[in-house]
Amino acid sequence: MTPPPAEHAGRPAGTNRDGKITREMVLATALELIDRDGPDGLSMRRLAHALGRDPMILYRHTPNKAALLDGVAETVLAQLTVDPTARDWATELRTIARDYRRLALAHPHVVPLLVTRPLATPLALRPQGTLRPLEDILTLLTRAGFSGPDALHIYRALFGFLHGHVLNELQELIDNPAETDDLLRLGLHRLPIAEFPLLRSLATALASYNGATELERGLDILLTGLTTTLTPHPA
Amino acid sequence: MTPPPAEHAGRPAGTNRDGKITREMVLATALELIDRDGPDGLSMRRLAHALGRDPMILYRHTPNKAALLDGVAETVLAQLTVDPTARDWATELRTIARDYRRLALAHPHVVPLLVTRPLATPLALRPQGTLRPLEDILTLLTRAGFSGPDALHIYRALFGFLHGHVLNELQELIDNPAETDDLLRLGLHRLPIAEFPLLRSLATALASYNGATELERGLDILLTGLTTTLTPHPA
DNA sequence: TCCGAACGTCTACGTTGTAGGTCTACAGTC
DNA sequence: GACTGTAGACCTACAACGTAGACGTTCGGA
Repeated sequence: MTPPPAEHAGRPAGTNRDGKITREMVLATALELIDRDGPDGLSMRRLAHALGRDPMILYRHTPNKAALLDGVAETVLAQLTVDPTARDWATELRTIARDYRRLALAHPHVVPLLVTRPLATPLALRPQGTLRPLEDILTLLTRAGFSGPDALHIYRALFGFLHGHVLNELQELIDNPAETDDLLRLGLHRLPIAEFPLLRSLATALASYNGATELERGLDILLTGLTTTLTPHPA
Repeated sequence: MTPPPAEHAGRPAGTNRDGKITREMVLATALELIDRDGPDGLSMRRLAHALGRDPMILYRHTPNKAALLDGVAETVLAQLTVDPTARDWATELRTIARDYRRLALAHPHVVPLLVTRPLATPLALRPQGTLRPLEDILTLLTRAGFSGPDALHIYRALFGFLHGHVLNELQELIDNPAETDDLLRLGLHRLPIAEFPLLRSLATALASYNGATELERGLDILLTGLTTTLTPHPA
């Protein structure tokens, strides 16, 4: 993901030798652990063990565990690249949305961090990698002729929707045992029929959830809604 | 939520005396602790202490801590009542959205649980209090003439949007020190101007976030988008 | 050559979730 | 009344956790 330090061979022998730990390495293996075992599977001790080091070195690269989690969320989010010079803002937003969804599916266990970690940190104190996409989207939209506040509004609407969608989609992914009967597969048979008739009857509809098309449908709604509500006034 | 044992006065003296603990009491004080200290402020020991009991009694009412958190999320979500017989489905959805927002603002520390706990549990194994609003909304929409899958789609769109919006709004609420200068208040002065010009220039716009109107605007977009995309065919 | 900083390691403390055992009080059966 | 099963409450104990503090080593720059 993030490139390793450019040169590693021509070092003054001793620095950055095999035993040297970098922040990138820490974050990368932390991400691996979370991807494999979920957020609760990550402990400082386990992470250190995975690195083959003493647990305490970690605190040379992060003030505490919370900051480390922020770092992981940041490295994932930093993979979201925005082209602020795109000609058509709407299709660029679509691309961003698809990329975001792709990232979320690639790291489902990180999604809780992505959506909740910001709650713990005021906006401007967040790592700059997290703010990069925001700034880029703002330039994209102002270049397209939107006012600053409108651009902000669009950004909020987009990411609000994206967060919601991704959370939705991951819920559906939780259970995919190869069970044939939808009712059984979803465990809906547990529900009393008298109280949850519709939910039970919609088993197949629930089981055949398609995140990609759901995303596109949502984007259709959102973008048409946005274009009818707000109009860019050309520069 | 689940009714307490019907009679409590005419007991054979000794049962259910002052010292008796119910699941509702556990969940209620757990909610209090979370509201006050955040999710990390809740430990089994602290909760027991708040109840004036031994920590281990808690395991008479919940299999483990995760289930207890689910219970807290459930009690909050169960306060969301839906009227499946409402005449106008769109305005009913609006009401639901406003109620949800109100709940979220009343218990901001529970919101992370509300949006992420479902990820840990397959849909049908979730407590029925959580599924009640879903079923009710489905009946509301099918009564309005929507097909089952369309109703499901609308439900997903609504709650996806709601989750996203609430997360957005809570982010803005994090920091409200009584600082006069917006730039300073948001800590944006920390950002290099060259790299984040727009973000810095939008300080006042960022500072004057209004969740209620933002919600209404989002609902406008969503509902108009939904009505143009899907049409109920009358029963 | 010396110094300060960074890096790595070790030990230790208080807290966490919860398994296991024990002791008590009561309900139901003879 | 005696016996038994069952549920509740309490205690102890354990492994794992995050991280403070101290100590040694290594290294770039003065």
